[in-house]
Amino acid sequence: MNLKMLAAHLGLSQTTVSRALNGYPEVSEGTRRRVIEAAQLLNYAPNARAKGLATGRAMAIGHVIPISTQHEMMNPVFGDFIAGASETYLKAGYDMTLTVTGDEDEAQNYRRLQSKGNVDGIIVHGPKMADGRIAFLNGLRMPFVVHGRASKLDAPYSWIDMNNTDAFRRATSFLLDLGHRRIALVNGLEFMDFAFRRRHGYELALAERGLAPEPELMQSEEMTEPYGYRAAGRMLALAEPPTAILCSSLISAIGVRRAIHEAGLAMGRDVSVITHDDDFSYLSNGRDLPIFTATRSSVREAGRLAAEMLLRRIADPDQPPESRLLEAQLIIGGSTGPAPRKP
Amino acid sequence: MNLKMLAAHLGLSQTTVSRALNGYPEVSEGTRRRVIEAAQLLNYAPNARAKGLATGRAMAIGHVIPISTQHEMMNPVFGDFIAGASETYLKAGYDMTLTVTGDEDEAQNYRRLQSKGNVDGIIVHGPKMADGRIAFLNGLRMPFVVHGRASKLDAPYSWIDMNNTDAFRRATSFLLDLGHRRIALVNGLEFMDFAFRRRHGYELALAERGLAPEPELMQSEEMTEPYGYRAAGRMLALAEPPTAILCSSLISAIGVRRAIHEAGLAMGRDVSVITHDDDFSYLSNGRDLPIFTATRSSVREAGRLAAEMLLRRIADPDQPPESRLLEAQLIIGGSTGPAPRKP
DNA sequence: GAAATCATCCGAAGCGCTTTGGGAGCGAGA
DNA sequence: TCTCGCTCCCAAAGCGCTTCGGATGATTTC
Repeated sequence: MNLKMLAAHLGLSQTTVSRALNGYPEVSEGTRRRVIEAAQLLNYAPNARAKGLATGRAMAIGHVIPISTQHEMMNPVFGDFIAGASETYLKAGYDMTLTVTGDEDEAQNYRRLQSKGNVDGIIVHGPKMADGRIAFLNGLRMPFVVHGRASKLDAPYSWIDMNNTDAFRRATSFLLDLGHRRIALVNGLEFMDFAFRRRHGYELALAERGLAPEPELMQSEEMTEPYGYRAAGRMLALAEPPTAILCSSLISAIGVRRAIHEAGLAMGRDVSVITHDDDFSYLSNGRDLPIFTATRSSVREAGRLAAEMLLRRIADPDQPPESRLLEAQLIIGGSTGPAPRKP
Repeated sequence: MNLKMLAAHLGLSQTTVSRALNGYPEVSEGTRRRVIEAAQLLNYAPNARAKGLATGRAMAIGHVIPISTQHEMMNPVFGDFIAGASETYLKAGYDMTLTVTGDEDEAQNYRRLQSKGNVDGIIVHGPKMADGRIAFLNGLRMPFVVHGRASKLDAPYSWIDMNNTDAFRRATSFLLDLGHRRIALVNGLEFMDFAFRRRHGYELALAERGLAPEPELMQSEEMTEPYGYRAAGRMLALAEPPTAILCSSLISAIGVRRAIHEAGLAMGRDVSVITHDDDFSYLSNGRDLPIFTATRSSVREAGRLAAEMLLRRIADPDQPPESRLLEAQLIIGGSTGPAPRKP
């Protein structure tokens, strides 16, 4: 069923039918009703490709997800972020296309994405500190929004980010206030911008109290459960083990907890733990009584907001770049307590 | 940069350029090389919409992800499944479009997806026991593959599934062999087909030993960590608590472990736990020494295979439906042991 | 009562590509 | 010399839609 057939069926021209369906004024109300009814009855929906060709708009957003060979894993963040974004797209009538790329010839990939012409805008995931994609996309004539930032870049661009630095600064300060002095950091990969900023916040807070960061208390890896377990295990076996651990993801925090238990210690008494919590739907940290003390910020919400921002940019591409910094909540759970006295 | 411009630039007709780029034989090797070089130099990539319009093929696959209002969560399975599928798409040059839908007017949604014409095939996620979508899609002229099955349907269709029944039957038998008699089931939502089958496998194994399932030992909910915690906590508080727990997901198993610890018991000694393990990249159950005894089957691999199957169906739509049943491995970890003697 | 206005509708071009149906040019066989 | 068969290329139609530029009556306006 296409426009031509529908028009023939109604004894009208394609022009009129098209206009009736798209709400143009130069068609009588009676005709419009008749057309809309027939379209519904015959289950007509315009061919998106043809429509795109004719209008120049694809009504679709591209999400480019880098899966590098170095860390070949599907970041669980994407799932919730995309769920949030798609809420926005659904309302606005946009589709979403996912491109999973290796990180070879990224430039090529994006250029291709543009000239293929099946997206109107792009959301960039997982920016590195010096992310080449951003400068490159700025060159292209394609609206985009970055989820996160690239610290080493000056060029303006649109982004939405959580205040990683401040979240981890506050969390560290909180532990310091509780008397902890040996505070470990179980971080994500630090060429990723968010992880770099978290480390920065952690070091800021230490510096504010005149403490220097100790290399043996800082780890940086892909944030899996086994990583949290190994990292915590290793640190707890040190001559001077940490009394508190700051963790970059709920998933590795679960590993940390496992290591603490296995060492015969109690979390929240012998060792305090604060984790960042992306508020995943399936891995809730507990609503009313959180298991972990955590810096919480909903990535789903970020997805929603990023999508909205991108749609605004598409509607009006000449506006100056927009940005939005979300603050994390510091939520007190059962995993923190005062530093244990020296034996 | 489009075909016309490229052709003009080369002093050739659009026809010849198009043929050169698409590998048709009726163009000399010299010309072909010249065309390809120019295309690369000028960064030409054919407009996907126009190409789609002309060929009738969209070179894209649609994944429809139901987010119902009842259980509004992004199943973590999707992430890894999609990562697997996109490996296949990448090789074959296909794009992937994601549609997140509520579960109202699904029929409408699929019909729309078809007539919009921007996908060549569909992967159906999360089938329910009596899933209306399948019968409906069979009516449409659109190839599709289901990840999972719909037990209550007779109509033939293509699917790929893990052998849920047998995995849980074997896991239960294994626990019975260890002497456990009170075995609990912490299952997913049982209107979902996979959960229904798992329960069935569990009951089969019990029946083989002449045991009847006990309602107080069976729970069914969305598989979150807090759910596992609550369910296990409740059961361990029973007058006759279970000595073993069978769990439908690694994430809720983590909650189960938390409840066990909190009850002052040791997992693997006081209470045995077996979980299903989808082999997520970020939540590994441990490669060499698994934490949990588990029935393992990689959902990423399932994604890869599902995509391959769908591409085959698209290439040759008149083949009879294809199906593939993956067996889970039963992997022995540290969470199981012989049933404790009655005190 | 003629001209101007308005409300509705239509024809046809064009979006960027593929593909059908030829058409030169050229060496080879009769 | 003529025809046949190749090789290499081209013009133009068509995919399904939007949209520009009219066309046709009916209705006002002066």
